[in-house]
Amino acid sequence: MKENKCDCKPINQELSDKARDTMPNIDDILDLADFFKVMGDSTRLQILMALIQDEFCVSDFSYMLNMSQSAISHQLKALKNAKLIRGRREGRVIYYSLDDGHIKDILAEALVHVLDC
Amino acid sequence: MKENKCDCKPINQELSDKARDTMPNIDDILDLADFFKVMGDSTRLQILMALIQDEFCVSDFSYMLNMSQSAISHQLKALKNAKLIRGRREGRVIYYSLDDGHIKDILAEALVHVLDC
DNA sequence: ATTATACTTGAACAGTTGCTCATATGTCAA
DNA sequence: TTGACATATGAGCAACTGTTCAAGTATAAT
Repeated sequence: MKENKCDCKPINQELSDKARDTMPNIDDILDLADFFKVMGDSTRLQILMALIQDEFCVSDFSYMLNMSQSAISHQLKALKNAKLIRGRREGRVIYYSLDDGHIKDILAEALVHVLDC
Repeated sequence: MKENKCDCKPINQELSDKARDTMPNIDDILDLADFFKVMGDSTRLQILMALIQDEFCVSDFSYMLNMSQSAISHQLKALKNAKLIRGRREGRVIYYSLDDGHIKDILAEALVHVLDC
């Protein structure tokens, strides 16, 4: 019993079929959506922007963004889960840095897109 | 009365200050976050992926993604508000297309980032 | 005018998100 | 060991998101 949520006929079925088949597969699209979801928060973006310049620890971000240590820690965890940053312990302090060079490029290109609107 | 949510001392105050000052201004970061937020949904991503290839109307997407006309319409509105797509009426049908060449590049680069993880 | 088609819209509702608060863990220093 | 510091974690909650449902508008054909 295949469910059919589509309640209408396509105008151009042939092109629609072709587009569906040529599209990246759904798992990759879901991964991509997750990636953008992580970037879609101003706190996390600010953290990433800072990390383009240097490595920082939780207290630094807390000071820099004037937010609670806990809030920062939660967001760093999200970024870490998404494999966008990594942590390096040095005594009591954990220094975070970008995990990937791509991110810098994507941020730069997206910023250009947003700025010249 | 300036509120202070930061409950700790920064490890490297000088670098933190510098990073905060060098960062893109908060309004641009908020815009950027909104941009990524729009991209952070698989339905909208699928729509954009299809639009890389051709222009399509609501019924086409409804058929292509097996979703209700209403759900598609709501998402197209979100993409339109974000200025990522535009609509062109032709009789009863409204054909949607990408509003900007940047998006193609950003999608492509992000897809590469996600795929080679 | 009436009906059908293509699409839009607003309310409602479950699921998710990002913060706070309190508490826990890990490391160093005395 | 005890206390201080840096960070992590889980529960709770208000705010937000994406879908459905039940209307609505706009255009075309009869």
